[in-house]
Amino acid sequence: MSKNERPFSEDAAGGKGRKSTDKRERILRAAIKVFARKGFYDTRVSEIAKAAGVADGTIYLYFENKDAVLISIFEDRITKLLGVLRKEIDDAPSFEEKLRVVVERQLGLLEGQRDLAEVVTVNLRQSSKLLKQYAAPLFTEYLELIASVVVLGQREGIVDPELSPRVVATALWGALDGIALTWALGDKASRPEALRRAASQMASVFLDGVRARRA
Amino acid sequence: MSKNERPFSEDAAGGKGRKSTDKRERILRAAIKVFARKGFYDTRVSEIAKAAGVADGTIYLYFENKDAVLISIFEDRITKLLGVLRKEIDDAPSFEEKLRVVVERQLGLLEGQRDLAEVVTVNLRQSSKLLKQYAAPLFTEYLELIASVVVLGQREGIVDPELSPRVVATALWGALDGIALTWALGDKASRPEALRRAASQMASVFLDGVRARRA
Amino acid sequence: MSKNERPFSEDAAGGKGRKSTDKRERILRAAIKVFARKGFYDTRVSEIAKAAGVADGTIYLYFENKDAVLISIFEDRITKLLGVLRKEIDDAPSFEEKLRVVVERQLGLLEGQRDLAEVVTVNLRQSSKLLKQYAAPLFTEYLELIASVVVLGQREGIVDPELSPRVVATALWGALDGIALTWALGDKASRPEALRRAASQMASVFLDGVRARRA
Amino acid sequence: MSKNERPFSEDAAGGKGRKSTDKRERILRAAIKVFARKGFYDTRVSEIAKAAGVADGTIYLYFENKDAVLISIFEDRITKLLGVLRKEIDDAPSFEEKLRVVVERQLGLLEGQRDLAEVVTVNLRQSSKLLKQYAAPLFTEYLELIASVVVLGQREGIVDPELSPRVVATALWGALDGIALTWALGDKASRPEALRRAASQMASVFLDGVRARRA
DNA sequence: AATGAATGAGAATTCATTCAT
DNA sequence: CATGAATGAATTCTCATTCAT
Repeated sequence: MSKNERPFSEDAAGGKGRKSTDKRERILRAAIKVFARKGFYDTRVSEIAKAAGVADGTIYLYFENKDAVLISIFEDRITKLLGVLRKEIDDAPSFEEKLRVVVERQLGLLEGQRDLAEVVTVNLRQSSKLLKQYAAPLFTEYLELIASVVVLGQREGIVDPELSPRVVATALWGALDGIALTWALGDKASRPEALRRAASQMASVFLDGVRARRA
Repeated sequence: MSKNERPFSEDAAGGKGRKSTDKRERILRAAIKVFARKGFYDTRVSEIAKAAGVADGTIYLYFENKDAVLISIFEDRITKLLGVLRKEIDDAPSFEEKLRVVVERQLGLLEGQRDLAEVVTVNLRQSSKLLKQYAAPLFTEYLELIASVVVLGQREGIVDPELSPRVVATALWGALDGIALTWALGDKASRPEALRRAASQMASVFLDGVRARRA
Repeated sequence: MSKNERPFSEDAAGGKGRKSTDKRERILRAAIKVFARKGFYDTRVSEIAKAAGVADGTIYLYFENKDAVLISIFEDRITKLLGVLRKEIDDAPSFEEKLRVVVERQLGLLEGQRDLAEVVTVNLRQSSKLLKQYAAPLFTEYLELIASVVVLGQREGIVDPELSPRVVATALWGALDGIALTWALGDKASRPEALRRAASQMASVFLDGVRARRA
Repeated sequence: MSKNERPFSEDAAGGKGRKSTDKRERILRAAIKVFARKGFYDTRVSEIAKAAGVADGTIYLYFENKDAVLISIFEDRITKLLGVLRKEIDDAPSFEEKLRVVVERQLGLLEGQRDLAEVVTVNLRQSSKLLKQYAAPLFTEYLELIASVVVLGQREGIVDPELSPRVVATALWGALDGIALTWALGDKASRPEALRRAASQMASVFLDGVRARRA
């Protein structure tokens, strides 16, 4: 049924996208969708398989086990996200711009890939084991990226040098994650504009909040 | 709430009809401890029972099922927390003070009851079902409490009237939750002072960040 | 609640009916009622206790275990029933009369004590173990009583001497039990007259059926 | 009965899509054996599995739950029995012959498949729920088949028109079931001839018993 | 004697994972 | 490579029974 729906290449891009990569991708995509809807623990491997249009056993040709599927989502997606973010931050001309990139990217993620967002905000915390062992390093990397922006702001004299960049980064991430969570849990009908507005307000609050105390 | 209903001795007076309350408490306390260490899904009912020093079946005399144990932790503890918070916010003389109460209380919770904190920050999100059905209302109540503080700040002309109190509340909660999470997941050896410092910085950042734009 | 509802003597009759006997009786009566409604295996000991207005543990003061309650119902009630039947058969003047006594008594049992009837027809067969170990002897006794009536009929030259009294007895019991079963399972609204008519027809069929072949 | 339904090779032809049917059959056969020996409630699903030579979980690939196994035995076997019976009754030339077919078939069932007989006579009544919900319709169908034979006898003027066909059918079934029960419970060593003799006597008793009263 | 809270052995069922085809 | 039937370990929950009060 959903077997032959993409008769041609996945996205042509790359060129290393062989059949097998296709299937791996398909499984990941299906998993994101199902995890988002039902949560990691309430999702059956067979459900992922069905959603991906493959047999149960096929999952195990691409992933060691169910845990590995969730882990791979993080590793794949978040790594990709980090790359994009890193580049955009680099390209942004000023501290203010860089911070806005962070805010808008993290929240913007939602609009395009709501399922992934839910997986990241909710499922991320489902298994302490997974969280601590696998997600933590990537999470740390993400925080450090934001922290580096803060450090930059401090070097430019914009950000209060007394503030711990790591604390600020964590707080910013947490604030955005919180907004994402309430949005994801809340009325799904609420327009995306709400998110945009929230993003903008967040950026302002943090920009003003971290500003070097003049006095 | 149910904390001070027995203002006197724990198990002295009466000795009848009390035991059951004790046991329920014991089970909840044990559950918090085990959930914190292993996560909700990796915790066996028998482990809670053993930690509580009761038989497996006894759990079911006090809770309908394993889910209900987690739910009860939220209902009991968070309700209690809300009560305390509400009172302290009331007592705080100014907007600044009220905001600091929120920050310090939410983070202060950690120092005393790290396990509960981990359950709240991590386990809270373990089951979409639980999260959406049971935790959401209490969570909303919590957010609204913070939002009411923001509204107050706006009335006093301290907080930028353009900001959405709900967004600010969510962001503040998220920021604090994020800090708590990294602390809970991070090196457990890190001194509590780190938390206090983070709390203080957060309060400043938000206080400055939400301040009415003078222009 | 249902504790003190019978402040005086049970039925005064007997005189050996001490308190303890009262309670045993009450439990048996309750058990018959509940077994009839839900079946032996779907009945909880606590349900019997509640129906009897006693505590769960009290059941065990009068019966060794749940099985013993069911067994006791048979031993008590069926023994009593056998006694009555034996006497009435004795009193009946002719073979025909005796046979009618059997038919009417076995079916008549239903009208007065439908619950007991359901326990006997349905629950009797619920546990192979019980059935084989405990009910079988009484059942055999019952069959032998009927068989003795058949033997009498044969001695009087009314019943075909070729027929096995045991087979006839078994068949008669089975026929009546079958009628009882369909009645018990069928529309409960069906008037008791239906049973009476069936009883009468059965008596005729068997009386004619077993008659000595004249030829 | 279900023995020779695949007149050719057991597992040769095809080799595909068969296995599952085989396994279902195997489980049912095993269940009949175990239920007969220990009763429905005293049988563990794992015992059925072991007897069938499959894993516990495999049972659940073919049946929704333990109840469904018992239900399926009835539905499968009794449906098959009804088919055979219907045909043979049709083929029998006279009322007398038809009645003998009923008697011999119902009892004959025993000789070949004693276990099935015990399941039908004893286990049939184990769960009121099962009995009332699932077995009742098939049972009713069975009774109606017999009743139709009686009606035929009445049309031919052989059977007393005063008799209720349904009552007669129920009685006949009950009588046969009773004989089967005592045989199944009784000394297993008793030769099958005993059953044949009983069958023959039953047929005579009923044939004479229901005969139109001449006079 | 009576109670009913507590017990814990036991059972049905699920579902991640395997492996013969 | 892919399949999906089969596996069986693992887990929640039930409920007959006990025993301190």
